[in-house]
Amino acid sequence: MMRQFALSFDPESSSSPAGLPEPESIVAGLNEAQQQAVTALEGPVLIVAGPGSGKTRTLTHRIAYLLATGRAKPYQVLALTFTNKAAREMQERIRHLVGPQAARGITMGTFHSVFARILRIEGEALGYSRDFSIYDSDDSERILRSLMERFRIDSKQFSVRALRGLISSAKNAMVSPHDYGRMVASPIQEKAALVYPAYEETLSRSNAMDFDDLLLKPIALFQGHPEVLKKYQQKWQFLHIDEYQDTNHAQYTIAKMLAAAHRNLCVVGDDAQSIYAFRGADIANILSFQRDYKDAKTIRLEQNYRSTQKILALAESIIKQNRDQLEKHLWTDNTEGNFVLLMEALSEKDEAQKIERTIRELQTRAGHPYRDFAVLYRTNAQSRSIEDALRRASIPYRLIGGVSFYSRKEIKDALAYLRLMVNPHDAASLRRVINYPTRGIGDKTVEMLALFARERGYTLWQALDHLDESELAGRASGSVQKFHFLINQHAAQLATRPADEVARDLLQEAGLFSAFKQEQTLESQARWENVQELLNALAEHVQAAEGNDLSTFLQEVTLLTDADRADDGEVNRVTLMTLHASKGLEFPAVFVTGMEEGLFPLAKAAQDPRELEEERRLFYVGVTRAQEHLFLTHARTRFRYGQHESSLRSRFLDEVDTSVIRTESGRALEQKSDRFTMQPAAPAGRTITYDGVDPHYYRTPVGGARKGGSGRGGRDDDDNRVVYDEGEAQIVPGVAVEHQQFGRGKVLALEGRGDMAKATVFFHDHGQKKLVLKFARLRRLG
DNA sequence: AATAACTTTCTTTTT
DNA sequence: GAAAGTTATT
Repeated sequence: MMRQFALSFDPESSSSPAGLPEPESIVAGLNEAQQQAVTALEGPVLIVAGPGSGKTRTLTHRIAYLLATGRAKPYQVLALTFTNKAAREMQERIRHLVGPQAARGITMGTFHSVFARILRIEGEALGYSRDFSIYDSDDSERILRSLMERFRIDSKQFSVRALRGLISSAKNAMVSPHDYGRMVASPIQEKAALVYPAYEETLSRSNAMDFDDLLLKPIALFQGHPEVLKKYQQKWQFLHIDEYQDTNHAQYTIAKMLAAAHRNLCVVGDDAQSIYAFRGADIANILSFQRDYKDAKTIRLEQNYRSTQKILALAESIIKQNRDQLEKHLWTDNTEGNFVLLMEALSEKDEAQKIERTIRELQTRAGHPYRDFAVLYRTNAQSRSIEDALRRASIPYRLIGGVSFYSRKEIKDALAYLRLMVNPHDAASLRRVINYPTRGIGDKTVEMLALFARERGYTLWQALDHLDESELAGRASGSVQKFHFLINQHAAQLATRPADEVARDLLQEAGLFSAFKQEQTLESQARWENVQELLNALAEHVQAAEGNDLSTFLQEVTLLTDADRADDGEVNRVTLMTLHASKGLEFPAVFVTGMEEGLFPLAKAAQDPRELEEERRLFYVGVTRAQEHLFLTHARTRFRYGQHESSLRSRFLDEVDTSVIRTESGRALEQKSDRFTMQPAAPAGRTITYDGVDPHYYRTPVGGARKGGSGRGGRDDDDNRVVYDEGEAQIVPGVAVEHQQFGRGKVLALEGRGDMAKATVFFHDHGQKKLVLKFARLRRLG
């Protein structure tokens, strides 16, 4: 469980400089560039660092150096990291470097967790009480779903997720609901514009903030209350931001505001490792740092301490394919190392088996313990086959990500109950549990309550408070009253009894536990245990420190990720995780799996040059996790979408330096570089044209013409070769087509089956369109 | 209102 | 193949 770091303003709470280590001891053992970065104490500093160059280490030592020289008191230091785990490790190391006393009081954590704490203290200025709920995307979608119903928006036509995405991007770009209304350019944006103001209204009435708000509200606070900004500018004299390439616009703005007075801002990042654009991360933040801060000192950390020469050579050749980069020349003193091994498998099962065998071999022959291995994949769904193989071979593994602990249904249900006690106006939580376990309060009743609340200007909870004034009567009314009392009664007890006991009682009386018991399955048993674990964590939290209560627990828990939770780093197991989750980690042996077109890069990403570059950076990140052994794997067929689909190896394998790669037979890799030609300098946002693309490259079956496995002497492989229906005149991705109205264009992708089959076509004169094949009457050219 | 049985859609990646 | 949404049944 995350510790709550004290947020101290008091200089006296920091220790005296006595007992501090010699500053020299802190830079000892660092290379020249690192020393430069550590000792450049004031003014804006940009550290451009390659993978494995010790960037986090450098940042850590810099903070230690600030403390050891007496230049900074701990409470004046702010360090923002990408995960809470990274913050914890950094805290650990600083403590080790300067001693626990001297390290006490540093503010450290992710942007989200640090500013959630600030909002607890300062949020009242914006109309929030300190017990505000933090909504994850699940909660946001719950709110949006009910709003879509209210505005009669067809959820089939416009998905909740898409709407949330639009609203989230709007918030990230700091576009207000009012302004958004004027910028509408498509039907779905129109719906988003309709819902956006109501969504914001619901959130603020619920005394709740979503993830975006945790960054936006501080900005609003600083803008509206200059004295508060000044207070924090004075407090945090030294700002540090790790993984700067993954900051979004709001984070950039916060940093700029806080650093405006003293300009002691030190950021570390690697533009080549920017992999979170989909979440609003803006690579421009790091690219333009020197422009924003004219006097910025730029320091490059180019020596790699992690990987062998061959692995690094492969990494370099990957990233060379991308444009727009800060110049870096990576090099290493490490040995040349082994060849990178490319393994081809028949299926995802076969792939998993090869991985499993390789692990066993390296373990027995080279004595690598299990913890030395990491298996990386593009999508969480891929973990399954690998898990199966490892389990069969009795190889212990730990899975990071996937369905994380705190996003499990039973945990979210339990959390919703607990949230209602501290923040009853939280509408998402109320809706979540008002009828779970079922107690006779159906959708109709809830909607009636919502309507009543809106008419009176009440929150949903206030509607329960004034139930007698509503039209609701009879059995439904009785159930609602009982629920209302249940929450109130327990909330009142929070003042006098330990929170974990009250929580346990509430869940018991709400019938959550008996719901599990009734099921009598292994799964329901596991769910029960999970909730117990949550309650234990709560008990631990409450006992850990003064000021820790249910409300702080709930806020912190929402911001935890799976990686933060796993404290079993010492356990000897193989690690399974997505490429994204692997950022910042290193392993002696790494498998980058699923190197197939359509999966890595994903089919969608392959259509947009910017997304394709991000996928390539992701490949780069994966490859640079490896210290000694690197394996790339791909499968010829993969079970996806409930069916076997055949796939071709990733284009990434055809654009890299093959001199460091060997296949299983020990031969060099034969490249087919002509499979894809694309304009090397496609301007951002424009669609790539695939001239000379092999029309059979994608083999998504269309037209429902999938033949059975038997008969006609067809091999397994042939089954999935049906790429078009006779009637559709060979419409496959890559071919040029003509449309009566739109003229000439190129097919980018196909989806759907039979009459529902649709093609995404890029028309030269009309841009990208999605057409139903049945009606489009596309004519194939050439 | 609640359950069971059916159908549809869908998968990126996550603070 | 799973999750979410829909329909039918009590």
